[in-house]
Amino acid sequence: MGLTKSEKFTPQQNDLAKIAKVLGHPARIAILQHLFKINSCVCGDLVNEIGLAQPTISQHLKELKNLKLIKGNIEGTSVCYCIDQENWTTIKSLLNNFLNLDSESNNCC
Amino acid sequence: MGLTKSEKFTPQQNDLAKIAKVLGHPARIAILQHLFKINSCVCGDLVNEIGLAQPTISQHLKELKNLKLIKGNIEGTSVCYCIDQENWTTIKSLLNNFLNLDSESNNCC
DNA sequence: ATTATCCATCGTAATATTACAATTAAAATA
DNA sequence: TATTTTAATTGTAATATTACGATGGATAAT
Repeated sequence: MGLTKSEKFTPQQNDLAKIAKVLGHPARIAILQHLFKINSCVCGDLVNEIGLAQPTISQHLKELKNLKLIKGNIEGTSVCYCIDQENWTTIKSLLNNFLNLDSESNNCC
Repeated sequence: MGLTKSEKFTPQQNDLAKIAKVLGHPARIAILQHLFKINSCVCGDLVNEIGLAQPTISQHLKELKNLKLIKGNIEGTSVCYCIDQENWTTIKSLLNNFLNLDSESNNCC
């Protein structure tokens, strides 16, 4: 089927999964890491940086934009991308809340 | 194609993406949340808890086991699952390292 | 021994994802 | 205006994922 049964889960579970899914591709991790590293906008050189074809990068950027992890500004004929700080903070705390479910005890059978 | 070009990325990027990918399904989030909540082993009631068919749950459990997020012990005719605390800690810090790339500045164009 | 229970595996259908060539759109430049 | 540049979109092939019915293997219960 390939079709997730979202109606079986809470909005929080679906949201968390959606975030993790977008982070679940190395190209998208690489794009985010690059944006953090240069700590400003990147205009156009992502195709060279990552090494995938231009439509492929464009597709990955679209998914990152859909989740509002990044935002793009048109600069003449090129487009500049950067981290969407506000949304990144939100998404970061959602993920951290989940990761911190961690309990120190080890009651495994 | 559907085939990720892992050779274009660093092991760290591939590892991070692999972790995020496994977390990228609400059923697997729900399973982990349940295991954290009861803070011990769960034997068999995951199918009722989650509401997907038994082979589907089994398949999700397998992916969580592959990543060593959980471990299972055979108890007679049933199998008990719990969080693999040691590996969870490792994976948690990998994710946190990535999330903490966060820079406070906002140099977007 | 037979039956019941629990769960993994197999097989498979439906859908999603990844990647890229070709094309298009929009703005800059000649 | 014609050309160039940059990036989104379209179309499509290959592969992956999700879900579940059917089956099988192991142990428990009768």
